[in-house]
Amino acid sequence: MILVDQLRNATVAALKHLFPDTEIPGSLITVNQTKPEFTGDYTIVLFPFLKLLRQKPDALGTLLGDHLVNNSGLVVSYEIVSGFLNLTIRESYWTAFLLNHFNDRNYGEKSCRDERVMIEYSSPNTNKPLHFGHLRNNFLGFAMANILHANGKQVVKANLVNDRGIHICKSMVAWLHFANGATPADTGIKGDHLVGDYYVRFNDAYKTQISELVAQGMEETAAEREAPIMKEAQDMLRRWEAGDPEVRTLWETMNGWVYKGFEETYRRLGIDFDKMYYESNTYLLGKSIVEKGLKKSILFKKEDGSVWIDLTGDGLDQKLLLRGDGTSVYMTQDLGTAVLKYNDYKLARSVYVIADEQNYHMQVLKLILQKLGEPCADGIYHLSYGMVELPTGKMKSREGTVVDADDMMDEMIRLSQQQTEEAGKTEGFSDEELQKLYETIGLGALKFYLLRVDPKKKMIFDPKESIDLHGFTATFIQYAHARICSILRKENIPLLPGKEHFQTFVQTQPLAAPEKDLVRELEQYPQILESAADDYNPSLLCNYTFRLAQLFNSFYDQHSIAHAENEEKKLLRLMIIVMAARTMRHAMQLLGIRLPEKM
RNA sequence: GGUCCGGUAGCUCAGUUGGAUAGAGCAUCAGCCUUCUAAGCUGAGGGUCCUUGGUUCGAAUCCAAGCCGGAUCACCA
Repeated sequence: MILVDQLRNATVAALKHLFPDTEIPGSLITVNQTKPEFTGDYTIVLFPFLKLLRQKPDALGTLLGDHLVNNSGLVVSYEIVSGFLNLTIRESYWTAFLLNHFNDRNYGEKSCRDERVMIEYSSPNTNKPLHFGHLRNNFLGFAMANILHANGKQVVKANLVNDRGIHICKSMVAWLHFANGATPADTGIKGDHLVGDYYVRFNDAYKTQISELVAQGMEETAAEREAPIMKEAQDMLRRWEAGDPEVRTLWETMNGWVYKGFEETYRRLGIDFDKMYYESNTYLLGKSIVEKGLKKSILFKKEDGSVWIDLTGDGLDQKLLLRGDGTSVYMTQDLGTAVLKYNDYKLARSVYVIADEQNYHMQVLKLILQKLGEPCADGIYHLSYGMVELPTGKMKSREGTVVDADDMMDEMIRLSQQQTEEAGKTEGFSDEELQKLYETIGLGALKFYLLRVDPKKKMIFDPKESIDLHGFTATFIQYAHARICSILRKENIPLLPGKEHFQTFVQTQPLAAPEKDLVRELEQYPQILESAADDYNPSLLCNYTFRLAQLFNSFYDQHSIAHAENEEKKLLRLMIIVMAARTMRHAMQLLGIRLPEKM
C-alpha cells in the first residue's frame, strides 16, 4: 500500500480512537503532498472535521499529530499551519522503500488476471493508408491495452477491419479505369498508398463528371446521383455482395496489397493485435438479434417493413435497425459484432477506441443492447478521443489534405537525426546503432506528443511546426534515462542491478531535499498506474514520467552521484537513480516508447 | 433546436473525491559547461481560471443561467 493510503488509514484509526463517539466518514480525509514552501511531506486538511468534532484547528491538529507520531510508525514530526496538519515522514520509511522494492521490477503492477477485457482499436478502412489522426487511435489503444494488463486484466487486443463497402469499391473502380494494371510490386509504391491514390483518383473523376453534368444543365444533386463512375461503384458493391468471382478476386488482391502495407506500418509503430475481425465477415450479423428484439416487442416495425427502436424515453431519437428491404445498417452489424466478441471471449469489459464524433452512436449501441438484455451490454465502454485536426480544419482523405502516418514517421526520424548531428552526439555509435537511435527518438517523440494530452480533448497539429524534441517530450525523458545509464556504466553497475550491488547500504541516513523529492515521487507510482487504467488516460503516465525526469535532472545538477560525500551517500543515490530509471522504463514501455541507454 | 464535450499565461497543456500565494513546456529575457551527457539546470516577466449569480470556513473544481467553440441528432460507415 502506498504511503498516502497508509496515512489515510492511520488518520481514520486515530480519529476513531480520539473521538470514539463521532463517526467520521473516510471520504472527508484528504491527504495532499505538502507544498514546497512548508516543511513536511504530506498534509492532512483539518477543516472538514472541525465542526463535526467541535474542535479548533490547533487543538485538533495537536491531538491528531501527537497520535500519529506515537502510533502510526510513519510520522516523525508535524507542524500545524492555519488548519493544515503538515506531517514529516520518518527517514527510514524512504530508505526502507528503496530496499523493499529494489528487486521488484514490476512495482505498481497487479497480477490478479481476474477479468478479461477486449480493447478494439485502429480499425482502419482498406481504401487508404493510415493518417496522423489514426496514429492517436493506435497509440491510445496500444497504450491502454498495456496499462490494463499492468493493472491485472487479461487483455485481448482486437482490430476490426473495415474491408468492404462503397468506399472500397471506389478505389477498385478507379484502379480498373486508371491504373493500367499497376501493382505495388512493379511501381514500388507501398500497397496501402497505391490503393489510397486510386481512392483520391476516384473522387477527382467523380467531381469532374458532376461538373460536366451540371454544365449540361443537370441539377447538382441529380448529377451526384447520376455520375457514371459512382453508378459503377454502386454496381460493383452489388456484385461484391452477390459474390461475383471477378469482383471478389480484385477485392482480395487489392485488400492484400493494403494489408501488406498496414503490416509494415504497424510494425514500425510497434503495435500489434491478438485478434482480427473483418467486416466482410461480420456485416451480416445482428439480424437475428433484431428478430429477437421484435419478438420481445422491444423493437417495432414500420409500414414499409423497416425496424426501429424508440429511444425517446431516454432523451434520444428513434433509431433505424433494419432497412425496409431487410438489409442491415451500421448499427445492425455493430450489435452483432458486440455479441460476437462477447461470445468469443466471455468479456467482462469491451473497450472501443473510437473518435468522439461517434459518441452518439456508441451511446445508442450500448443502450440498445441493454434494452435487449444482452449480457455484453454493460461491459461496453467507449474510449472516446478528440480528433486530430489541422489548422485549416479536419483532415479529409478524399481531398488529399491528410498528414500521412508513414510520412510522419519518416519526418520524425529525419528530425531526430538532424538534431542529434547538430548536437554532435553521434560519436561512439555504429551506423546501425545510430539508425536505431533516430528511430527511438523520433517515434518516441511522436508517440509522446499524441499521448501526453487528455484523450478526450481534440488537438490541432500544424505540419509546418515540427514536433519539438525539448521540454515536455519523450526526448527529455530519454535523455534523463541515458544520463542515468551513463553513470551506471561508469560505476560498472548493470542497468537493472539487484540488491546485492548495494550491500553496504546504510538505512539510517537522512535524505537531502532533492533526493527525497525523487523518492517520494517514485513511491507514488502504483497510484498513477491505477489511475491511468481507471480513467482510461495514458497521459497521466506522460505527466508523471516527465515529473520524474525533471526531478532527476534537478537532482543531478545539484549533487554529484559518483563523487558523493561518502560511500553510503553514493550507494543511496545510486539506488535512487536506478529506481528512477526503472520506473521511467516501466511507464514508457507501457506507452510503447523505448528509452535508449546512450544518446 | 435537443444531447454531449471543451473554454486556465502570447501558444500547447497540467491542475487527483472542493484546500495553503493557480502550475509545467514552448516562446521572450538574464545567468550556468576544466567536475557523473548543457537534448540539461537556475532565475525573471507573463493570469478577470469565458461571464454573472449561488452553495461554504474555503471554488479553476460543485450548482444555475448565459456567452463562445466543436461533435452529433442519415434507410452513410
